[in-house]
Amino acid sequence: MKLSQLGEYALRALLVLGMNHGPEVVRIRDIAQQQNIPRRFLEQILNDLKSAGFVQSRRGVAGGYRLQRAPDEISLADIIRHLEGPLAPVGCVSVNYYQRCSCPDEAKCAIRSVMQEVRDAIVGALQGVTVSHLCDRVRDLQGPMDNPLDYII
Amino acid sequence: MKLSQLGEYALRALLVLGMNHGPEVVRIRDIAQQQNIPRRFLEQILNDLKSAGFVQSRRGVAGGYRLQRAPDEISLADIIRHLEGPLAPVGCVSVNYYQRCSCPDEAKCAIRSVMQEVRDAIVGALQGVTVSHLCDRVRDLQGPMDNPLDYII
DNA sequence: TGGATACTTGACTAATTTGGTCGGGATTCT
DNA sequence: AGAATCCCGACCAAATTAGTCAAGTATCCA
Repeated sequence: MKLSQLGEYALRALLVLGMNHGPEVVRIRDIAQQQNIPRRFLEQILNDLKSAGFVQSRRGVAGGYRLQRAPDEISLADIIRHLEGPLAPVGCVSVNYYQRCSCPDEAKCAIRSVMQEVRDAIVGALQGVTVSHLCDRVRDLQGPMDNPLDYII
Repeated sequence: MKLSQLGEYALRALLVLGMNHGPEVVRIRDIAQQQNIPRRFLEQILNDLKSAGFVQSRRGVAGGYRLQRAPDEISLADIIRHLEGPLAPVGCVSVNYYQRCSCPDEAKCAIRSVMQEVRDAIVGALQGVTVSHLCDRVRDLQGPMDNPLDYII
């Protein structure tokens, strides 16, 4: 699994929406500025995330985006699968995007069996992580720095 | 980490060389035929593996390739890193190919911390596996089928 | 010594993917 | 009505992927 710019931007955008989750909506422009993402490109990405059901939008002057489901119901594995395709390093071990490879005998392929384990490792590291968990991490990582005591030398 | 055709072919070729490891040399044509790899493409790949020090070659009529080091000294992680670049899904968590990303603050980036774990999972699944281990797996996978008892119903 | 065989090297290419930009339309709030 | 915002499809340049090809060099054998 290799995360493209598009995938990375999408995750960052979803994280912003997660941090600001509520009835209100966040503007593309704000997300783009805060996360340093090209605005027109982000439009495309959010549009894609919308048609995939991850976010919903509101048009017009007070328009913007918000998460469609609760942050703890959106798994990183699902997001990445939708944006980047298979998590597996080779198609022949992918569960959701299986594709036969050119090796003589898949069932006896030693490389495949190793890649199977790599896939499991990747999925294991991703499937339990939700946008909500991401938000927790943001707070964990930023919290200590916001504590004034940390600035005392 | 996503394995390209090139990477997959390379692993398959190295596996063949591992299975036939010894003082003698294996011809490109034989590897290509056995593994169903375009011959001219395989030439390029083996050449690359040669300049990287994974294999050595002999020219002329009895020419071919063999592993340069012992099969148990060639790790899949090293091969893949050489052929495909970083194992990590994003550059900012790669140890060997680090590259700064565009997020506002890397140290506080929640996505980065998740990707760190993904990277560790991938490396964990690959770094201990050598060509020698691959050969063992081939024998494990093929062995039982070669046992006539398995065909008794 | 002259083929025949095999690796070597570098150039070339077509198709696909990546990382965007752009114009204009549709919708909503004031 | 007008401004702000999302919506949608077209477009584009650069990089990557997956090869092909021609000509050269080394080696062995008869």
